[in-house]
Amino acid sequence: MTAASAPHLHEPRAATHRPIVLELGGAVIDPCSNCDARSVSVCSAIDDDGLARLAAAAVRTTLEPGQEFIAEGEPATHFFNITAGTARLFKLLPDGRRQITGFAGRGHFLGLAVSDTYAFGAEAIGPMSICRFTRSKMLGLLDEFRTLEQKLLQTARSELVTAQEQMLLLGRKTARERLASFLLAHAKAGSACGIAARTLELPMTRADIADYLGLTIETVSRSFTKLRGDGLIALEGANSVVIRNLAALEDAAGGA
Amino acid sequence: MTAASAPHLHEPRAATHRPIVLELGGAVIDPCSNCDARSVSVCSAIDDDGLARLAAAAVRTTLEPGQEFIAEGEPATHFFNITAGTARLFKLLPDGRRQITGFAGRGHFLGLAVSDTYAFGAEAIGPMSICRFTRSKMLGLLDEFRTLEQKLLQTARSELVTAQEQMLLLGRKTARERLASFLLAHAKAGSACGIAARTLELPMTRADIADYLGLTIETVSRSFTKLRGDGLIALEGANSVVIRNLAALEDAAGGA
DNA sequence: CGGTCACTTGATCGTCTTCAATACCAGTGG
DNA sequence: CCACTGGTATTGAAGACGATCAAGTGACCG
Repeated sequence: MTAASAPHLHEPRAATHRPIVLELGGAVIDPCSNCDARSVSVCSAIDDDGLARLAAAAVRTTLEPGQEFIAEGEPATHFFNITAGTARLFKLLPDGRRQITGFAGRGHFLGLAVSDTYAFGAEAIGPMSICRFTRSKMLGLLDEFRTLEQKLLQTARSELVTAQEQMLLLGRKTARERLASFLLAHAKAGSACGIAARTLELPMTRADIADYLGLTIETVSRSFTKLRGDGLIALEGANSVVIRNLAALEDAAGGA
Repeated sequence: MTAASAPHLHEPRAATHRPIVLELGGAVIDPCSNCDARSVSVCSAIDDDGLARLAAAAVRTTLEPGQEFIAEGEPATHFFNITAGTARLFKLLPDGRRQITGFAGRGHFLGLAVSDTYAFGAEAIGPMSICRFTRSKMLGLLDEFRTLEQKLLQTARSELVTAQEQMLLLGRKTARERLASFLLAHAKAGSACGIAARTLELPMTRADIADYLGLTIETVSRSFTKLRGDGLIALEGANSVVIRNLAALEDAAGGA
C-alpha cells in the first residue's frame, strides 16, 4: 500500500508525498492517486478514471493547530477528507460545556450532514492537511460512483458501532474504566493489524481527553496517575503512554 | 399516506391492517404494500415491483413483551424491520451494567452489523411485530435496489447525529437536563410535524429511561418529581407525561 | 386479601467536580 | 547560563451531585 508506516498513532506524517510525480511536466498530475490517505479512506472505493474527477473536485488545504474548519450549526457547504493530522469533533452546549464525539485521523471523511447544517464542529489538533469538496460536486460523485456510496454506508455503520460503545462508556463506566478503554481503543487503532501497539502517542491534550470521556482534566490526570501507580501503564512525558500490562488494562476497561 | 395516525408515541397500534385485501382470493397478497410501517421505513425506498420481492423475503413475527430478538455478540443472521411496538437497543457490561443506546419504533430497520455479529441487543418493550429477513436475501435486495441502499445511508447518518447528541447528553448534562432532553426528543418524535406533542405516552419503564440516560431509577424518579414540582410537566400515572411549559422545559434541557 | 411489581421518597455514602496551589516544560530574552 | 513567562499537567482539600441502601406507596391480579 502506502510507503512508510510508523507505529505511532495520529502522527501528522506530512512528508511522505513523492514530489517526483507532481513535478513531471511541471504541472500537478492527479494528486489523488498519490495521496497518503487514499488507501485508508473512502477514496479507495473509486476507480482510476473516477480518481481524476475526484482530484479535479478536490482542494487541498493545510490547517494550523487549533484551527476550526467545521462550525456546528453553519450551512454544510463542503465535505472534507483528512490527509494528515488529527481533528477533534465536538458538540457544545450554550454555556460552553463541550463533548468531543470523536477524533478523526488520516483517511477520515467528514461533513456528511443529514440536514443542511453541520451537526458538529471540527478543529485541527496539530497541523493538518485536508481535502475539501463542495457539496454539489461530492454529491455528483456519489451519484455516479455507487461503490463510493457503499463505502460511505459501511463507514457510517462502523461509526455507529463506535458511537454505541462510547455511549456505554459515557453512561455506565467509571473514570478509571473510561481511561483504560480510551487507551486500549487507541492502541488498537494505532497498530496496523489487530494487535495493540505497546506505545501510544496521544496528540490531544488532557482537556480533549476529558471532554471525550465526559470527565474533567483533573479526574483524567488522577486516573492516569492511578493506572501508572498500579503498574498498568507508564508515562513518558504527558503525551506518550506505554502499556506495561495489557491484560490488566483490558480488565480495568470493564471487559467490553 | 397510511390511514390512521395517533398523536401517541410508540404505541403498539397492531390492529390497523386491512384484512379485506389479505382475504381476496383466500391467499395473502403482498403484505408489504399494505404495511403500516412502510411509509416510515426504508421499504418506502423500493418500487412496487421490488415490493413483491421484499414481501417474498420477509417473515412476519410477533413478539411478547420482554422478548429478546437480537442478542449482542451472536452471529448476525437476520435483519429486522419493526412494524409495530417499541424495542430497546442496549449494550451490556460483563457485570450487568446496561446502557440503552436507543429505542426503536415502527419503521425502524435493525441488524445492519459491521462485523458478522450483532453489536447490540434488542428486546421488545411491549407487544411487537417485526419483519424478518435473512442476511443473504437482504443483501441481495440491497444490491439490486440502489434506492434502498441510499435510504439506508440516509438513515445511518441520521442515527449518527442522534448518537452524537446522546453522547453530549451522557457526557455533559445533569440529571435534570437529561430527563428534559429526553422528554423533548420524544415529544418531537411523537408528533407528525415539527411541533412537539403536548402529551407523551412513554412505553418504557423507569429502569429503561435510567439506562438510556446513564442514571439510576431513583434519580430519574426524583427528576420527574422535580420537573413536576417546578410546573414544567404533569404526570398522569407513571407513563403519561403532559408538557405544561414547553419553553421552560427546553430551557431545562440545556439549550441543545 | 396477600402478593408482586413498578414507582416514589428518604437518609447516607462515594465518586467525581470544583477550587486552588504547585510542578513542569518549552520558548524567549536578559 | 539563567530568570521569566505562558501553557499544560499534577496534586491537594472541600463540596456537590448522583448512587446506594432502605423503607414506603400504589396499582394490578390471582
